[in-house]
Amino acid sequence: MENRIRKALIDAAPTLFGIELSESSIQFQQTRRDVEGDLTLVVFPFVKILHCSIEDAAQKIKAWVEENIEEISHCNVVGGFLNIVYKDEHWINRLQEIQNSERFGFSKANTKPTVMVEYASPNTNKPLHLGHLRNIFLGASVAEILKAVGHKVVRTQVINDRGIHICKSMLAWEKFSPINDKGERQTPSNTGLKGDKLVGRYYVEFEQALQKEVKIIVTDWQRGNFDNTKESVRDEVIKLQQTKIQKDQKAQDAIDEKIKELAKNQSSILQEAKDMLVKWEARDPQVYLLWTTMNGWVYEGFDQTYSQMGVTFDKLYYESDTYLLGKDQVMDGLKQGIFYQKVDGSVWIDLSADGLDEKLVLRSDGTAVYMTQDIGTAIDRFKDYTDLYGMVYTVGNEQDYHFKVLFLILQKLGYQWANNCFHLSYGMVDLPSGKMKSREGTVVDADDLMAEVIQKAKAMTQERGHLDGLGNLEKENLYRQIGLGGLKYYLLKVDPKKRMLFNPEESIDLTGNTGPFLQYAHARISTLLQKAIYKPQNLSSSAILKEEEKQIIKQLNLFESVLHEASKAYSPAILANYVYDLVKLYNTFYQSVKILSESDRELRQLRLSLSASVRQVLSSILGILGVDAPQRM
RNA sequence: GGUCCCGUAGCUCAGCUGGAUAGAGCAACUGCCUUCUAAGCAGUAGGUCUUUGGUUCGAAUCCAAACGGGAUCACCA
Repeated sequence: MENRIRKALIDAAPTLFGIELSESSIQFQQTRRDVEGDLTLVVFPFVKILHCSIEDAAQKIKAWVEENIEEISHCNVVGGFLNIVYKDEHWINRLQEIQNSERFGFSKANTKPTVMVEYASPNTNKPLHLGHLRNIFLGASVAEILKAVGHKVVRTQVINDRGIHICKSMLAWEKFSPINDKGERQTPSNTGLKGDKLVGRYYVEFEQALQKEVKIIVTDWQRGNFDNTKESVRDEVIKLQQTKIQKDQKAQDAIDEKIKELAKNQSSILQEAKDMLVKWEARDPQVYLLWTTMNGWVYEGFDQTYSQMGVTFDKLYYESDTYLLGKDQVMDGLKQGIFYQKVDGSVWIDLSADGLDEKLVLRSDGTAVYMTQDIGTAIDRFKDYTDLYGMVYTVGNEQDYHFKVLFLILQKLGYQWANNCFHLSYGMVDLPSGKMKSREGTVVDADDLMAEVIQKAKAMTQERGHLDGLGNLEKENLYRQIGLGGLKYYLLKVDPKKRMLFNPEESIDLTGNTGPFLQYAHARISTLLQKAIYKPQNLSSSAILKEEEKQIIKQLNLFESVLHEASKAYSPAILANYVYDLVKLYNTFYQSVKILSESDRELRQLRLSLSASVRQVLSSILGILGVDAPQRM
C-alpha cells in the first residue's frame, strides 16, 4: 500500500505540481497512536521543493490522494503531517490474506545461503552458568530467525576440550579424589553427581592447592629463603621486592601480582599439570584415556543441561580436532610472509597497518594458542560444508578484539568467506550485587537456576489454580514450560549488544512484559478457539472495524518486516518487543468486546479470525524465541 | 594510556536509518471478575533523554568534546 501511494504520487507529480519528485522526498512513517490514520506522509520535504507553505502543500496532496486512490477513505492534516486513513475493507482483506497464508511472515525455506551459527563454547572444566544461558538462548534464537527468513542454518558449538585447564582437573582428580571401598576414585555414577559438576569441583580443588603452594613460596621469598628457586628467578624476585618499596599502593599490588605469577611457575603442582599437557600432546595412552573419560563425564552433564534448556545442535566441533589444522595454516602463512617469526621461534602477525597491534599466533615452543585454534576451526567448517556462505559467532563482547583480529587474519590468508563472518557480540549479565565472579562464589549455576525457576512457576501456578483436569505429568510439563519460558524471555527481550542486569526476582515474574504473560495470552486464545469450534472462513469485507480491531490488524501486518529487521540486527529482542505490543493490543480488544457470545455471525467470525491470526504470529515468535506455547495454563 | 561499548522515569528496559505531546513493565495509588481464563484490563502519579557545543525547518536519535560506568590491550582460553 505504501509503495502504491508513493508510486502514484511520483507518477502524478508532473501534472500535480509541475515538477518531478524523487523517491527520497516521499517519507512515510507510522501514524501516532493518538491521531486518526493508518499511514502518515511527512510533508516537510515538499516545502523546499514546491516553495509554498506547509499547509498549502499538505492540502494539495490531501485532495489529490482522496480523489485518486481507491482504497483510501479520507485524510487529515496536522501541522506538517498528512494522516491517511484506509477504508476498513483494506484491513479486512489484509486479515483475510494473513489467514490464508501458509506460514504468515516466514520466507520459503532454504532460499537463502547456508549460514552456520555457533552458540556455545564451553570449557570442559566448568559447569554452565547464567552467562552461558544468555549466550545459548540468544544463539539458538538467532538460528531460528535466520531460518525464518529463508536461510539454511547449521547450528554448532565448539568445545574447548584441550589445554592446560583440562589437565588441571585431571591431575586434581588423580591426586585428591577419595577412594571408596571398591578401590575407585569418585565418578558420576558412584557419587550421583553430574559429570560437569564433578569435574568442575576438581578444577576448583586444583586452583586451591595451587594458591596454597603459591602462598608458601611467596612467604619463603619474603623471608629471603630461595633454597628451591632458580638463580634467574631469585634475582628477578629480589629486584621486584626492592622496587616495590618506593611505589604507591596500586603499583605495589601490581608487583605483588607479578611475584605471584613467578611463584606459580615455581609450584610443583602446576609443573605436574604442564607435564601432563606435554604427555597429552604426545598421546600418552594413560593420560589420553583419563582425558577421554573425564571429558565424557562432562559431555554427559552438558547434554542434560542442554536438554533441560531445550536446545540442540546439528554439528559439534572439538578444538582438539582443529588446533593442528590451525598450526598448519600458520606455517603456510609464515611461508607466504603474512606472519613473521621472532628469534625465539614464536610466530606473530603485524596488524598495525589496520589499526590493531601485533598478535601472537604460535608460541615459541610451537604449541597453539586460542587464535591458532580458531583459525583452524573456521577453515575446518568451510571444508565440511562446501555450500557454507558465512558464520555467526555468538560470543561475549569481551572478545570483540579477538574476533576483529581473527577475521582480519582469515582475510589475509585469502579466505573470501571471512567477509561473511560475523561476531554476534553480546553484553555480560550482571547481578544486583555486581559482576559474577567465580572467586567470590557469585556465579549463578545454570542447572540450579533452571530448577529454581521451574519450582517457582509451580508454586505460582498452583496459587492460581486454573488446571483442573490436567494429569500430573501434564502439570509438571507445564511448570517447566512456564519457568523456562519466563527465563528465556527475560534473557532475550533485552538488546543482545547491551550489558544487562539479572534480577532473580523479576526473572520469574508472571506479570507485565514477561514470558508467562505471552504464554497466558496464547493459552487463553487457544481455549477460546476450541470452545468456538473455530474454522477459517471467508470474511465479509463490509464490516465496520472497531479501533481495537484495526490496531491489531495493523500490528499483525508488520510481522514480516519486523522479522527481517530482527534478522539483519541478529536480535531476538526486536521480535520480543513486537510480540509484546501485539499481545497488549489483543488483550485490550479481548476485554472490550464479546467474541464467543457475539450474536452477529459475521462479526463473530471476524473476531475469531483475528484471534486465530494473533495466536499464529504469537506462536511463531514464541517458537523462534524457544519459548513453549501452552494450550492452557 | 590506546582502542571499543554504554549513559532515557525510583528500578529494569523500548524508542536511535532525524519528524508530532519521549513509551512500556516493575514498584506506589484508584477502579473492573453473575458475561469467552483477572498470569488480564482501564486509569493516576512519575522525565533537564548525563552535560556542553555543533549540523538542521526540526535532535533522545547525527557530529565533537567533557563527565560517569564497563570491556579489552597475555607465549590464558
